[in-house]
Amino acid sequence: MKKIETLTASGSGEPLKSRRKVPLDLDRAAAFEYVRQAHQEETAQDYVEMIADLIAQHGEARVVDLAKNMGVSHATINKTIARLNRDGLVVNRPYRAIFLTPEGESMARDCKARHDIVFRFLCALGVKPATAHLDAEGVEHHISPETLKAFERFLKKHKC
Amino acid sequence: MKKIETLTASGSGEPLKSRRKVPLDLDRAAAFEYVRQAHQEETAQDYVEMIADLIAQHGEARVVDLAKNMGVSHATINKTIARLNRDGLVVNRPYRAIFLTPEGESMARDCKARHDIVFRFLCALGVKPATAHLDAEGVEHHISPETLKAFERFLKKHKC
DNA sequence: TTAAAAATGTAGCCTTGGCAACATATTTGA
DNA sequence: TCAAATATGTTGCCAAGGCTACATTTTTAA
Ligand SMILES: [Mn+2]
Ligand SMILES: [Mn+2]
Ligand SMILES: [Mn+2]
Ligand SMILES: [Mn+2]
Repeated sequence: MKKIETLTASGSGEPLKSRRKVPLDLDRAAAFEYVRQAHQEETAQDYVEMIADLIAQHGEARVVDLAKNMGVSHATINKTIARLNRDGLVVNRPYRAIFLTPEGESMARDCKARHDIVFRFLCALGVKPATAHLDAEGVEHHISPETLKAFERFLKKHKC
Repeated sequence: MKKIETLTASGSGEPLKSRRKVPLDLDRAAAFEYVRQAHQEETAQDYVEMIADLIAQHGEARVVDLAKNMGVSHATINKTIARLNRDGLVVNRPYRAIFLTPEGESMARDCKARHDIVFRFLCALGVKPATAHLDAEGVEHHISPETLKAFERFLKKHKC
C-alpha cells in the first residue's frame, strides 16, 4: 500500500539521511573546549595585566583609568573587579584604588611576559607594530606553552 | 587646624593620588574593542565552518553531530542555530537537517581557508600538529588580513 | 506494524560581560 | 570653605552561550 506522507510539525521534509555509525570527531570537540576555557580566563588576565601596568605608571589603578584603557563603562569595570576580588586576584575598598594580590601579581607577570613575546614575534614576522598590537591582544590567550616556545625560538633566530 | 578624618563609606582610606592629566591610552582601548568584535563573530564562523564540513562528509549537518563535534549540548546547538538563522547564515526546518545560505557558504569558505593557513603555519614553525590543532581553533579569530599574509609568506619560504 | 530508541524542540535557569540611568562620595578650585 | 566637577557605586536591563529536564517527533528494528 502507498504510504501517505504524514503532515507533522516538520511539514513535508526530505527524510534525514541514515547515519548508522558516524565517526565521532572527539578531537574537534576538545579543541573547542580548549578555546572556551581560554576565553573564561581571558578577562582576568587582561585586567590584572592592565592593573599592574597602571600601578607601575601611577602607583595605583583606578576605576576611571581602567574604564578608559579597557574601552568599557565604569559600571562594567566595577562588576568585573568584583569578580576578580571574589577570585582572589585583587583587593579593593569602596572609593579607593584597586591593587593586586600576590596571586594577581604573579598572573600579571606571566601574562605580560607572554603578551610581549607574542607582540615581538608578530613584529619579527613582518607585521606592522600597530597591527601586531591589535592581533596580540587576542592571540595571546590562545597560545599554548609549546607554541610560545616556538615563538621564542623564532625570535632568537631573527633577533634584529 | 587639623582636619579630622571623615568616616564615610570608604572608611579610613589613604587618599587617592592626584591625577591631573593622565595620558589616555586610546590605542589600548581600541585593541580590546577589536578583540571583543572578533569574539562576537567567532561562534558564527566556527559553526558555518563545521556545518560545511559535515555537509561535505555526510551530505547534511544534523543537530546531534554538531553537538558532538562542537562539544556542547544539543540545546545549545539549537539556540545557536536560531541565531545563525536570524542572521541569514543558515536555513533549517524543525526536525530536519541544517544547511548554509550562500552567505553562510561564503563565510565557511573564507574561514576554512584562514583556519588551514593558521594551522599549517604553526606546524611549519615546529609546533606539534595536535597542539597546532588546539591553538589554531582560537588563534584564527584574532589574525588580521595583514598577519595572515605574513603567515602565508612564511609558509612559502618554509614549504617542506 | 509498532514499541523502543534516537533525535529534536523547548522551557527555565545560570554566568559573563556589555550598557544607561541614577545615587553617593571624593576631589578640586575659586 | 564649599559649590562644582569628577569619580565611584548601584540598580536594572540586555544578549550570548552554557546547562538540565522534560516534551515531542522521527527513525530504527523486532
Ligand atoms: Mn588580551
Ligand atoms: Mn579569543
Ligand atoms: Mn575557531
Ligand atoms: Mn575554525
